[in-house]
Amino acid sequence: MADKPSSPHLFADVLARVHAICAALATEGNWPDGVDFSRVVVEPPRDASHGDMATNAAMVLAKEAKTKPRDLAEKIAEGLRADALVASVDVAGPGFINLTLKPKVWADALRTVVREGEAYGRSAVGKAEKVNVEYVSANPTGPMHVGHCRGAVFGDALCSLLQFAGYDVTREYYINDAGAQVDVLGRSAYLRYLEALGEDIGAIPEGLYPGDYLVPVGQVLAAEYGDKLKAVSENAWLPIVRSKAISMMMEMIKGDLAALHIKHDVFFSERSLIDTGKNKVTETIDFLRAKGDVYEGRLPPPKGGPVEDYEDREQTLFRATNYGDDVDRPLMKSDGSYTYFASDIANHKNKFDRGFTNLIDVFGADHGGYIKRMQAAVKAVTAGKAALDVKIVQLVKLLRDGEPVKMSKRSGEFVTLREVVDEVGSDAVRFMMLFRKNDAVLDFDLAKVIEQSKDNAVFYVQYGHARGHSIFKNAREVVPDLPEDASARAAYLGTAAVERLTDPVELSLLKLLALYPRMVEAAAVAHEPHRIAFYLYDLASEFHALWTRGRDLPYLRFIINNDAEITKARLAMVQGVVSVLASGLAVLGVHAPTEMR
RNA sequence: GCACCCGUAGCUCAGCUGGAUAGAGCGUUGCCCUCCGAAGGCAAAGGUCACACGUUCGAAUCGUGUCGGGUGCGCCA
Repeated sequence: MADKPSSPHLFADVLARVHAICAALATEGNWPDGVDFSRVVVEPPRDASHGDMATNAAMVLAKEAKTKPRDLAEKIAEGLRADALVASVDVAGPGFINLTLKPKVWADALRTVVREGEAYGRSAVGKAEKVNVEYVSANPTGPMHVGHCRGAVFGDALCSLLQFAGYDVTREYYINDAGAQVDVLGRSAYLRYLEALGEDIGAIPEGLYPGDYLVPVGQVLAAEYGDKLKAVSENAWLPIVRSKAISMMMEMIKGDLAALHIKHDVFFSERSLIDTGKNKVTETIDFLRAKGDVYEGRLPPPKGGPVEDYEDREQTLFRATNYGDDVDRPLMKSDGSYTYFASDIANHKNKFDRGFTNLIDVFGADHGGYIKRMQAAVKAVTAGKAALDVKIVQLVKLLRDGEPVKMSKRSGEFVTLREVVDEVGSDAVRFMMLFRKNDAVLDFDLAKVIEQSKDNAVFYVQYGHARGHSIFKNAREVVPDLPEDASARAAYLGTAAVERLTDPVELSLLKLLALYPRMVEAAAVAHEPHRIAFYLYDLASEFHALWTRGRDLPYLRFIINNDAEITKARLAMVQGVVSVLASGLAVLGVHAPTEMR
């Protein structure tokens, strides 16, 4: 067996070694064919006193090997003892195999981090598979407000995470530019057009959008068309005004997103499904009808409270119940136009037709009831060949010093995304949105997120990165030829005598660095970018702790005046921390500052 | 009424797809800054993982049921 890790991903490497030993035992012991190794894991033990890594291999495989877990564990342990990376092995509890690795493993792991730099942690689990992530998809009827921003940040970070894990990712925005709401937008903009022509429009009527952001739309229309739109009927002006309003709203939304450094690859128009050439929605419904998944029928009245103007009528329904949904879902409105659901099916079919078999939608919490029907539709429309994962982002409670920030949508005084970003910055917004599981509600305190203290996770992690750079700066007194340039510095530190890092606190930091690639893979596979945020917080925390130890224990300081060798070794460790922090922050889309003053 | 999400320390939340004695921050309590690395540090207390069964070597994690909170429930998007 090789004595150098075959993979920069230490946990994956050890897992492969465990697999190899088990495979050999399988042959030797005549295990049944096709034994499933997928449940075998190698993970850090909860309690560090158990060693560096633990595997459940014996417990998981014992049944198929027709052996007692402890006996099998002993056999596997025997194989592992011969491994060049392993210092000692013991079998514990019901059949855990605990591994303690040789110190040089951690030194090698650090060298790997330093050598690979920003590429460290990059994974190939994605196998370059195409993934389509649809997120934001806010209606183009006004500026984005805070409610949108969690989904936007989540979707964007998820995309970066998937890319980092080796997927071929497309970031997609589905523009809802075909429904009744954009007609309302058009009428609202028309009033502003009249206003721009000098008419007194008075108060904006109930039911139209009152926001000032439509004033420029009116002005542009007035400049382009003069009073030509005044004389014609609504049928004539609406498409013109609506289309101008939508495109200007989309520009505004793109600007809002840019403030959070979010950029989509594809803006897909709902209207384009209906307008251009063959109607894709009709096509999709025909496709489903041919399969027997569409029929004319009646639905029972909805249960949750009375629905006004309910009328029992026959309608065109998608047989969603065939695919796991609770009821069949309507595809046509009573006025003969398609429901939102109908065009969204066409939207998803279109993604499949473009070659995507991994689909992810990011929705707000109020769309939870939509998941089953969309998954049913995807199943039907792709013959089960595509998987749709729907991620729900929960509400954000906006606070200031613990007090709720009042929002009144009615008066048009809702808090915009732009206001929040302007106040606390994109980094704080992004990190805090990701420092919570997506399906848990989130308190976002405008005052706390800009505090410079340990209570503030954003600051704490960024400060870790800055502190690393400040160490480099101070280190030049002992190591004068330490390069400024990041890659030159990494190359320089790549030769450091990192075996000299033997203190338990230092080793635990190295172990945390070795964990990063495993973190990335797990987070990517689970579609959970928040894990990266929590990992970074842990890493920064360990790093700060080590720094603080140097106060009481001077021999643990990073910079040792009369010992350039240990200083270099510790700088290599700092380099590893800085590099992983930068890498993780990049995945989250958060800036990694080299100084904070 | 039905479906989905949530329920973990006083508070806010993690818990790495089933692993060993359940963790962190805040708050509380105690100790520590004349100076050398305090935009703090060390330590302690704090838990029936909502509850009850079940699945198995092993459950906060999976299943069923109950309780509590949130969201949604033709022709809005």
